[in-house]
Amino acid sequence: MPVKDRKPTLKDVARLAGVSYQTVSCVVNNLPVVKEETRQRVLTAIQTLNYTPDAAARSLRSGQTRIIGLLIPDAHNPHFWQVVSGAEEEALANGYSLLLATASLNPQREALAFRALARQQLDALIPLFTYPEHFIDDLKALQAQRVPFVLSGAGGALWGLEADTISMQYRQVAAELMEHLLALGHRRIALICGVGRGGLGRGRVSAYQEALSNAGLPADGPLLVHCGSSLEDGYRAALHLLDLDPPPTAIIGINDLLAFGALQAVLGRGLRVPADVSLAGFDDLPQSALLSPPLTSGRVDGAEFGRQCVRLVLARLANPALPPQHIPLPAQLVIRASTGKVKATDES
Amino acid sequence: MPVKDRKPTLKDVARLAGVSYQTVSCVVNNLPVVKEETRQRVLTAIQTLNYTPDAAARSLRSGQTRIIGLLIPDAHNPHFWQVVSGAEEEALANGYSLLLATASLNPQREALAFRALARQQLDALIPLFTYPEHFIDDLKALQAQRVPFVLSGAGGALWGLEADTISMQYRQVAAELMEHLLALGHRRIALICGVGRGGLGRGRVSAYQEALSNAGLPADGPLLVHCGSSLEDGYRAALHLLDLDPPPTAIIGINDLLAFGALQAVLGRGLRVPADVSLAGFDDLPQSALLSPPLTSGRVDGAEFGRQCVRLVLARLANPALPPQHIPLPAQLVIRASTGKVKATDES
DNA sequence: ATATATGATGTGAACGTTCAGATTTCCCCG
DNA sequence: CGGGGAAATCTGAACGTTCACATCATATAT
Repeated sequence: MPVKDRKPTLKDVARLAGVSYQTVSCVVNNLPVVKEETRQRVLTAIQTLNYTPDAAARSLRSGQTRIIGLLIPDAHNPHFWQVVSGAEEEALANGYSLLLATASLNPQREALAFRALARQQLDALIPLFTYPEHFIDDLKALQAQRVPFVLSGAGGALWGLEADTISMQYRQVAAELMEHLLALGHRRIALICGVGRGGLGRGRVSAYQEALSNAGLPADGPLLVHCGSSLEDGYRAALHLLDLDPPPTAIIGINDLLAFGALQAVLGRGLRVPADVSLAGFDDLPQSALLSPPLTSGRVDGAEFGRQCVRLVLARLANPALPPQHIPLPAQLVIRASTGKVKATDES
Repeated sequence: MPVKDRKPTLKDVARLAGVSYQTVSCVVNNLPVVKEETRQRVLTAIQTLNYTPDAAARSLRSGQTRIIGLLIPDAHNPHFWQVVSGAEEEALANGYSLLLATASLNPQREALAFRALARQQLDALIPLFTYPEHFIDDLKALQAQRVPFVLSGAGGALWGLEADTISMQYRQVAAELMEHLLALGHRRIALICGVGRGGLGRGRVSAYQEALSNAGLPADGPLLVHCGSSLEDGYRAALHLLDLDPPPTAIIGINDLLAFGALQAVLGRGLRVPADVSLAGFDDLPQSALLSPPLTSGRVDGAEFGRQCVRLVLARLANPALPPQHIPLPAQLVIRASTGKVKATDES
């Protein structure tokens, strides 16, 4: 088998098939203008030369790359991998590929990763920002270049960007969770917040604080702790909380990963869940249902989120004149055994 | 701020700066031939027009895209996300981006995802195949087109492909793990294998079977179960194993995710770990150390694996004449509390 | 038999960039 | 004051495709 030295081009195929190279182009893009007989001839020529279209030339000419950029905030959190996974699935199904970047919840890194994406030729961009406010100018530049993008969270319109948006209803489900915990008699409810101080977890945090205020409880005490985004961070944050005097009777992780770390910390201290401490999270990761005890969580379907993001940009690609869309992705409180009545000694 | 209708090009910048567009090109690629004064003039012109080079045109001309393709076998397993994460980090640090595809352990899907990657213009490709033998022709085609790729596992040379390879030393650590379990008195050791029947987990499986044979134990009994790749699959497989008569005294998950599912199953049955059943996995995910009990695991650093893959292709990109490299990535048995002596009633 | 429509293929230019080489500009020195 | 040489800039062509359009053959109708 002779190893070609250079990548074969349309012209090589054309020469072999005895047609002009534009005819080959028609065959490749199967426009129905080519006679069946020549089509076959071209096709076999393509086979024997092992021809593949040059994507760079193609996208230079057509302006399309069939690549969608996706920026995720945090590589530690399985939730975002679900998002990626769903997005990738939907993209692949439509003949697109995903260019991935991760921001690690760090503003500098986020900027770096975003620009790495933006400098590629992308058909669309899905930037799941932690700090969207840093990127308004970049987004305007994208808009000027007619690159569709989806913003998550309510954002978008706020900054004068007419953009498609998608949001997970975390705020509502956070309110429900607080209601649930308050109804169980909890008064010292901690929140472990490990998603940076940007827009990412803001809905959940403010729902938490509002619920406390409405119940006449302090909303800015030591029970709201900030930490990193990994499991270990959640673990350490929970240990810290348990050392408080008095310790919280319920601990919420701002996502299941942190709640999971907190669970290990609580169990590691020899405390029982939920008898001594109630525990809850958000995202409802697959493993959350299988923990002992199974974790109460505010579920949002990450994969569905990813799929919807891709659908949104594909729809806009198909019809740029569409009015800005907003997709609210439902969240749902899944109550499991990790939350229970507050201990008798703690009541009233 | 006037919104330009078309993306500005080199020529637009040149016109504004009063130079030829090739001079602008020199400035953009900062070749040191341009006089400082004109350089500044061009630079401000770039700023005011908000010029960004067209990546497609660039790569058509230069043959480079600064994109590396990465195919991972399974989106369910956090281990591979660590790989992605490490690869992305290393790529970003070198000015490259990652094009991601996931195969879901399914041969058809793997082929689909691979071809989606391969049809893009990539500087290099890192296909973590489950079924490498299906892709020999594709890889040869890549090789003919001078696209570097890394194969994982010993493979490569076997199929006449002179390629860089990288392997995780799972086989050795699996042997160590078996030795450990046998030394603890276990004789009915189960393996939950949920990574397809391709090359992926082969080293671990055969180490398992060899160790059993060498110990005079049956290697092909009902204790080797195949299942899907998710946590739930591991959970169900473990339940099935516990229903056997007699049940195994030790259960190995071929990765920590499955072992984790198995742990939930064992605990859910009211059994104690390791008093009733010992449990172990591979990969040593971050959470494995925090489980109760902490999980014995054959550690391989996924992020490091990803980084090394990228380094390998970048090295080849820099010097295509390099002889084929092989990187063996060390694995290490981390013994934790989930494995212990077999129950007295089960001994001898 | 000639005009007219239709189907099939060929022509030329353009997309935005880079690269090799030609040309201009400028400065210094004989 | 003019020639030499380096530094700076420009010229032209190419990369592999697609698009709008021109051309050519074939078949149908008059």
